Amino acid sequence: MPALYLIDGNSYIYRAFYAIRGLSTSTGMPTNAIYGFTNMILKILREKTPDYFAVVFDAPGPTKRHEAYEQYKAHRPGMPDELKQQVPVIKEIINALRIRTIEKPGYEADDILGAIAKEAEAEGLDVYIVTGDKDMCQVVSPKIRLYDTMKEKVTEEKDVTGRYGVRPSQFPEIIALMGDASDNIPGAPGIGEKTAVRLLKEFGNLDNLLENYKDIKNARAKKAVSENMDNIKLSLELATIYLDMPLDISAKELKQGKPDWTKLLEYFRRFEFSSLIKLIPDREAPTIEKTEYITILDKNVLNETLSSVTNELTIDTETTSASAMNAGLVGISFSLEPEKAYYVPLSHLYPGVPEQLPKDYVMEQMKGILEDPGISKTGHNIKYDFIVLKNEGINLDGIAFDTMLASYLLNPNKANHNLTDAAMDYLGIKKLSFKDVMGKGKKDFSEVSIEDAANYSCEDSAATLKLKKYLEPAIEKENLSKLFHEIEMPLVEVLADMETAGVKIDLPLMKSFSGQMAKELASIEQRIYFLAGQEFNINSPKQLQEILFEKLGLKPLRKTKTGYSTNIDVLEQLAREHELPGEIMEYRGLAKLKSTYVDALPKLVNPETGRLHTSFNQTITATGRLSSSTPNLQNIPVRGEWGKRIREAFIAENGNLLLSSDYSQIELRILAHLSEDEKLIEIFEKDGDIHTGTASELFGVPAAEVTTEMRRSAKTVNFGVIYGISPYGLSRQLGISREEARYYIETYFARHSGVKKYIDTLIEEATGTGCVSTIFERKRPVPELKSTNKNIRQLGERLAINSPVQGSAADIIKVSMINILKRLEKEGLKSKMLLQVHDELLFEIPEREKDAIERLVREEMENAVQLRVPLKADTGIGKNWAEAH
DNA sequence: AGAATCGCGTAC
DNA sequence: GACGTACGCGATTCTG
Repeated sequence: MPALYLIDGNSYIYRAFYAIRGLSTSTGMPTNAIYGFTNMILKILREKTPDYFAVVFDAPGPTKRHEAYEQYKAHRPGMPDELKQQVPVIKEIINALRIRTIEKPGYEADDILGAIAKEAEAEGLDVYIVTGDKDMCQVVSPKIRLYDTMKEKVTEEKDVTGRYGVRPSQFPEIIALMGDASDNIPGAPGIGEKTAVRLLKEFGNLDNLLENYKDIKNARAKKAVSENMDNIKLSLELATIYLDMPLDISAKELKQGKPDWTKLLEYFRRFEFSSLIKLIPDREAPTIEKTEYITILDKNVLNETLSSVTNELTIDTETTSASAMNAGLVGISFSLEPEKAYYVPLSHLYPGVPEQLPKDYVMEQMKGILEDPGISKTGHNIKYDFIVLKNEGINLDGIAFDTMLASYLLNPNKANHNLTDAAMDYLGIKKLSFKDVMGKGKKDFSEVSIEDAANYSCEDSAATLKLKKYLEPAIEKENLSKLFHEIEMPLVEVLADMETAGVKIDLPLMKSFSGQMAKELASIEQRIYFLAGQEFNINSPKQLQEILFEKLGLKPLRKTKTGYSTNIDVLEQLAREHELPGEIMEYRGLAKLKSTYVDALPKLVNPETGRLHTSFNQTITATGRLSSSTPNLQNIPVRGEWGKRIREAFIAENGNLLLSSDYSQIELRILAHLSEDEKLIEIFEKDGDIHTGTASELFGVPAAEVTTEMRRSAKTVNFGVIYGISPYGLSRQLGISREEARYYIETYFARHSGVKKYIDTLIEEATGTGCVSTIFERKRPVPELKSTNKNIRQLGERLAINSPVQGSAADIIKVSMINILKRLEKEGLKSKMLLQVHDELLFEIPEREKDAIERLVREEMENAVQLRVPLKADTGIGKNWAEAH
């Protein structure tokens, strides 16, 4: 039997609005109701495939009920502005879904729903009224049901009788007696649902009850009915749904059409509903025209194509590994105009006929173009292609546009900037997936057929070119050009050079560490088993919990999602009660360093170069920092005995030294710059000790009398300020009471009114714009600020404080990296930049360049940008990283 | 069996 | 849940 789905539009708009909080686009337009509503409709379309479909809205203006009763729904607050602006969009989307919307002046949605439902029933349709409003119970019949999408619940006739004990049509009579606070329907005060139902059962129906009210046994109920006759009659009128309204539409006209997916895609992109974009049927999403993918297997075709290159090309390499330094080149694709791309297979294992051109020949032919700085190159994550080509003896030049970086600058909060997601999010293009192309059982890309590879690679190049055409104006429009062209793009080559250089590791030393650590661990392990009275897996927090809190009966101090916490803070407390926690801490510390560094790093040494090559990720962090992975060389231990030893294993090549240079207090200097706080500026201008200065203020003693302990607390406060301090966080960090922490914070802000004022203004502005930015105009949207959840909003405030500071520091060190590399090249120096650790740069330098480099690096770091306070860099030199740092 | 998640801990 | 940004280990739980 064909089914009609009728949506109670208003009811669902409100439900979506209140059920989903804090959803908005990166520019701050609220989209929660749009998202929730659209999602609900899509769900019905997907799961129920209705034959007939309509969404019904209340028309603006008064209705008969308002005429009958002035107070009707009078207490309801107007629609919130944030919701109001979403309503027209919702209607547009319904329209694009090819679903009819119905509203009729003078009638409420309920009346229209009821009337259409009855009409459809008469035509033999199964009707589902999609609503969360119980008032609609009264129209339920064998063919008419209610459906609540959020609770996945269908209400049939027997459910109504079961729940209320009366026929659906009598439902308004219950309301007439008990009233309805949500609609401001009065009823008879003192009569609730229980009494109403009992009375109706006793008297059969409301008319009979009102006529014979004198027979009501319960005195209280009798009084309530007799005194509220008029109210009850009025309430019945208000609660009854009028089924007899004139309909100028028949149910059969509500046939569900074929949704306009192209239009919906536009909406979903505009409102950043990436999860909904994925729901658009495959065939419906526009794909790239494949006919113009050309596989080059012929010298003449290659040369003709290359000679048609003018001043621009988009490039993509296919290789055997996701890690650039381990990747062998399998093929190259490039695109010169949209909808057209070329693939040159080079090292496919199963070449077929005709054979692929010899790699050496192709590289020789392409070298001139690839190394021509006058020909602009675009790529998606072009650092990768740069490194791969460099390892093939080609120095890619003219790198002009990286679409991955552009996507990142436009919204650094985005989870993923890979080509597949970017093509979908910005262009609505569904790309072939790498997984499908690779298929099962293939060792690497070289085993993919040339035909599949060509399709895949050409699609990548073509998509990248299209992305560039979309993203380039967007970067311009968002005022990100300078940051993009003068910092992020030039940084690509700097990072590529650092990754290719790699860092040398003392493998025998690491090996000996591993042995020593194993011995120490074994001995601690035995002590632990003895103290615990049994053997168990110390690395398992779960088993450890059982030992500590059940077997030994120690007091659990903190919970995690799944049980009791055994982290270091807890263990430190427990160590006062028992010997075991202290041993656990020792074991954990050692085991962590062994597994994460001492054992893991040697495995990642590149067999070709004998060095460790990290990947610097330029599009990961929300603030603009770099991140480092496989291995992460930005979290190599530095504290403690073993931390120091591990850094001793990072060494320089024979005849070379390591030079480390780090910014002194760069984030606090940036805070001084941004806030123009007089006291902070003064300290930095005099090159004073900032933590001692703060300690002197907080504890009210002269700087000379500040103790180590005072300075330590002051340091925590200083960092706390940058992180968006709270009494709770500070109290935990310092192990003091919240009152004490509050006092520190208040004192700090009293002495640093500039900082206080800066933070207040910043949060006010950020709440307005939904966005914060760095000194180089790097933006970070902070949608958390608009949340109605206080915790999330406070998180937003901390993000708003921290991001400009952390992000500006990232900008500054990026600038200095670019300038340093420029000078190294210009001055013909052999020294190499190896690592960046947020405020530190590590170089490997020939001994004789020692003094020149030390001066050069400090100069460039300190003069990367002019702030209101001086920047300071400290350098150190040694045979290993521990000595240099 | 492999993927995803959790708890924890390293860096700045 | 409660000061910011990351990455990655081992154990456990989920999923197909």
